[in-house]
Amino acid sequence: MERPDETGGGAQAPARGREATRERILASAKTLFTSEGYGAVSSRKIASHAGVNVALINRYFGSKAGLLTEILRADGVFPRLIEDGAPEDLTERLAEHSVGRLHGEGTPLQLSLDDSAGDPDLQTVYQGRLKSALIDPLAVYLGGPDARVHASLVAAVLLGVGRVRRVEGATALRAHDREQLKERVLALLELCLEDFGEPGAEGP
Amino acid sequence: MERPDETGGGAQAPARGREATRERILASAKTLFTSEGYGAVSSRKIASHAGVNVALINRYFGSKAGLLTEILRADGVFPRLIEDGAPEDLTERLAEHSVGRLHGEGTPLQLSLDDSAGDPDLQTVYQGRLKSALIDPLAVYLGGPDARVHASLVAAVLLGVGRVRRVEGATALRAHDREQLKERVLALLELCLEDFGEPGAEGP
DNA sequence: GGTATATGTAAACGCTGTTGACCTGTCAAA
DNA sequence: TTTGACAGGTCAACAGCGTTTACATATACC
Repeated sequence: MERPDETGGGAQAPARGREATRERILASAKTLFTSEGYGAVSSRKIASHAGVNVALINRYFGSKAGLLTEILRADGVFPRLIEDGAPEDLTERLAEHSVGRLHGEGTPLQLSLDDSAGDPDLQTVYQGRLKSALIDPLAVYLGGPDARVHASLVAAVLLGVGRVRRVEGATALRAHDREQLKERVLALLELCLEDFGEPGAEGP
Repeated sequence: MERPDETGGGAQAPARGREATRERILASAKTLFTSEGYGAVSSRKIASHAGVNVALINRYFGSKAGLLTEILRADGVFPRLIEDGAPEDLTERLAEHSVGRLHGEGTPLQLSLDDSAGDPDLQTVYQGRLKSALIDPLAVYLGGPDARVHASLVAAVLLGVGRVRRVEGATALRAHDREQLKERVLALLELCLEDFGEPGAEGP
């Protein structure tokens, strides 16, 4: 439908209920997702917490997954690790981020959603954002013919570390010397970025 | 208790009995999971396909996830890549397997379940088997004080490649020269296994 | 035969995300 | 003022899920 924002002559107080309700749903969902994860929080629970009717979630966000998408967009779970910072420090930043996550660093929402990472909704949303927030910009940043391959490999290492953290609690990784581990991840990332086509250039 | 089925007589009856029922459920579930994935197949659908009451799934397998676990145990989705083969070829085998999966190699059930990898049930089951079929034996195989760290890193690379394949279809990875990609994955795995130096004494 | 015990059945339970029909209050036009 | 449109909100229901409970039936042993 048409946005009712322009009813009559420049009424700047349109649909006060709409925005307020949206915000309340968003706030409640974020709170609950943070404290309980995604799958464990039902639509009715969010609505109840927000003091709002269940149907309004679907009215305003289309679906529960749509609500999650909106939260992630606003919250920026995926930090702009690529664009923000000096180019030569890119792998350094990524490695630090990756190892940091091993040690439980990140926003509460990030950490909570990590535990829900198996949920199909979350998976779908994450996949979209991973591609648009990590692989794609990284490929653009790297440039060159094999940029997407390099970017995919980097993403693989980062995702893999994250996954192992969830699979086995990463007890071994977390117990290891942090700086040493970071150096190793950094080396892996840089190996991912090495040019192809140099025969015999593989590691000594 | 046991009832001989092979009594020669016409056995066109729906084959009641514990073992027969179990087998029919397993066969139907495997067929359906293979063709439609895990999440898309409901308990009732399996039961209907097997010509069996829904409750029997829970009676014999505890839950839908239990049924999946049983199928995976029987089917061996996780190949014995570690134990089977020469020790010095381990990383080679793992790299080949990883790149092979990129190119759609694997059993139909494997490929189908890959698409359902987001499901919480599958995640849980996979995690258990990943630890017991990859990380743990690899750590044992490697030995040494940092064995679990090395094993976790190897698992991270392997899982990461698999994940990227699902996230973005791995179009870039699949389009790249297969042998070259395999060499790179191999190099990554071997880097994962390289000894750490003394903590804090990281050299250039 | 009688009876304990497997095995199979039917119907519900509680839950999920989602939807359609129905109010309600506001506001512009007549 | 009356009217009517309509965004915003409510309510109950829908169809599906995995699972469980109470019951019926077939089998095996004493």
